[in-house]
Amino acid sequence: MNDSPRRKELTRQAAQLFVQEGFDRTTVRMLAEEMGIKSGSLFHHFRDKQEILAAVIEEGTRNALAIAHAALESCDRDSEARLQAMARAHLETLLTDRNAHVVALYEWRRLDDDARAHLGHLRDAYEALWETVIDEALAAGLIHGDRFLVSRFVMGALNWTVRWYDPEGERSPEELGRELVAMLMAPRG
Amino acid sequence: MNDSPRRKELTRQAAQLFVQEGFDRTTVRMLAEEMGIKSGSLFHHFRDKQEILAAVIEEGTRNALAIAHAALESCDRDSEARLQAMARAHLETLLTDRNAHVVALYEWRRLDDDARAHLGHLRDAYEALWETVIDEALAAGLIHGDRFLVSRFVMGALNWTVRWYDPEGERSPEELGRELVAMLMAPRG
DNA sequence: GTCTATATACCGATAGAC
DNA sequence: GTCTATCGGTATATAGAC
Repeated sequence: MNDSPRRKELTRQAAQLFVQEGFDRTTVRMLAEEMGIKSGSLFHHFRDKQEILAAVIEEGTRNALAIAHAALESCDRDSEARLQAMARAHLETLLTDRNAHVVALYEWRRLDDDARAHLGHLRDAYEALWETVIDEALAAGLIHGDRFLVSRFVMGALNWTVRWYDPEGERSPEELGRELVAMLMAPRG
Repeated sequence: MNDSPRRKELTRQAAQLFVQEGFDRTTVRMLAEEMGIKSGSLFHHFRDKQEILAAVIEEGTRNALAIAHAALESCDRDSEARLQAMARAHLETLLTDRNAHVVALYEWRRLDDDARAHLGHLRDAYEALWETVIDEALAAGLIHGDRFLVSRFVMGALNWTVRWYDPEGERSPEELGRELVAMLMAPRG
């Protein structure tokens, strides 16, 4: 529809509800209340509920991509540091804000065909970034295994943290990232 | 309500729909049609929609527990074989039948408080079984890392396969299990 | 840009005949 | 155990005043 600052703020609030309740159980009335408006007013900003989901997922994936890029640029060049930077960035987008990136990962199937086609390249870009860092680690002998499967297993281990991580607990997202990389590395290099 | 063979068959059919559509998007009318009856008749077998979900999840978790136990009893005693047996059993319940175990993992949050309390011990038993096998592998020096985190990461990597695995593809659940264990092991022991 | 009011459809669940 | 018929509630979305 557009991308006004207002719409962006509404998208941010929608993301929070989608994470808490899931997309299907979140009603437009709940969304409107969270936004401080009536449900009828919501459709001035979004064509329908589907478009809200697409906006949240686009925002979540773009943000994750930007944060991952920034993390890679500001860390050491060795493949262990880069792998940890990616894991840490990924976990922070998932666990610290509990924001749109969670929705992008867990509600992707709810997108209609048009939205999936439109957002597919963004998702692919993020996964491609992961695969380059995995490739570097494989080439350096830091980790080992099949390139495709290692990528999927690593992302699965990270994505599933949403289900069990306790923000009130003692472990930080950064610590989780370090532990995951350590788990994959040979004990003495 | 009861556990007649009829109800068990209906539960099996419900599981398939819950995996395909998700619990929230599956209507009682869809369930009834899949079962070959009218929607009103469904409530002769289940008190409400929640009870169908609870039945599916109980079935899925019991089945996974039974298959895991059987796999452990019929494999070699070394910790690598046992870890692979667990991974293979887990993946087969998730990927081969696409059945109730997927629902147990992905729709757990939709259970009401009573059902969660009732089924929690089953889920705990299954996770405890995983942790004993992980503990053995840690003690044997096969893998390394924090016991709690390794368990969560491994189960996350396995559970996420549901999202990307292609049953028509060339990789079997068994191969995935072998590759996951290989990824975690030190290259030269 | 937000409101009130409402259209239209479908949801889960029940009642009672057979 | 399954059927028909339907209740009461709530869902997404629209129309038009302000």
